[in-house]
Amino acid sequence: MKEQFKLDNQLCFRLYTASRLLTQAYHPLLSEHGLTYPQYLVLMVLWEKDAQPVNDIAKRLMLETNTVTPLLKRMELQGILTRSKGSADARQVIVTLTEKGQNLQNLLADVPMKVGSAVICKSVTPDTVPALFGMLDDIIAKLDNQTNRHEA
Amino acid sequence: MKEQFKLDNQLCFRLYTASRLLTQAYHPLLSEHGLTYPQYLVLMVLWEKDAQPVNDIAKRLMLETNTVTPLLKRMELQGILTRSKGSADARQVIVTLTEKGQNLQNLLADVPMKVGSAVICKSVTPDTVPALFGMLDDIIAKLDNQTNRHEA
DNA sequence: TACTTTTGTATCGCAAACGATATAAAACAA
DNA sequence: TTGTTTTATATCGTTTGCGATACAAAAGTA
Repeated sequence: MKEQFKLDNQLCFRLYTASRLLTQAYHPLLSEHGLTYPQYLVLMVLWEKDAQPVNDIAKRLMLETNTVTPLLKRMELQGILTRSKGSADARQVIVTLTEKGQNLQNLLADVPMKVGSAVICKSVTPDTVPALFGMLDDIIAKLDNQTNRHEA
Repeated sequence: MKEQFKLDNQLCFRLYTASRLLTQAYHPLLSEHGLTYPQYLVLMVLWEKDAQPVNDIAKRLMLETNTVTPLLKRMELQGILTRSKGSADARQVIVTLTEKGQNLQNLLADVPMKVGSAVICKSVTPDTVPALFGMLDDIIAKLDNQTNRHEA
């Protein structure tokens, strides 16, 4: 067996697993409100800045529009947001939170702390998180530059 | 906007994005051989130890069997592995690599290095990788213990 | 032995992801 | 203005990922 194929030497497998397990930790907290984790991400984007075109949301999340479009449609069906043709550019679809979408910010207020406390462990503490964030951000930036799909 | 909802403060979003982008980096190298990234993970598990029951593969990858079963079926259709009833325990399905599955290890020999070099960046170097691995492993262990689905 | 519980896999349904492609509107060029 | 290219979004098909559930074989129990 070649050393480089050992699962324990794989960064990608670790990221993949950590991402899945952490997303699963959100599940009970979000499904209570009929939400999935990617939908929660969309909410965070719109809470930061409401009334954005589909493309801006996709770029912020580094996703393709063909992933985001159906996701937004499902959220529209749930009455969380509205999708309306842009007035300046008729190609754009502007996504705007409804009252319900705004209110979810209050209903979900304790989610970040609950999940956060579930991740604190020996090597991951308020002290070391900045270093971890830095490494992940560097990896993301490096990989994103190589494909260049999410430039401003 | 509540500070804890800012996308830039989210660990999960970083893991999710880094995982997706790194997996995308594998894509051209794997699709050349008709493989996906999760299928590549299964191969690494079987290269380490051939002829394993479905459950052991799933546990090693920290996935559920309902994810792994269809994945294995697709790989069987491609002639990469075989699925056969266990002799000791008739409930088990033993997964074994074919000649083709074995040979893929040689055909994919340069994949880890190619992807590895795509990730090296300022804060992620051979020096800092162990620290990163340690943090991710701790997170994974912490989250896994809380749900306890992948115990030996 | 007969009954119950546990275990190993699988089926079903739904929500992502994403490559490939389509379509209409806008921008640009001739 | 007419024709071409680019841009914003959407549709389609395939593979994951997972909750809920089903089912048969094995293990445990009375």
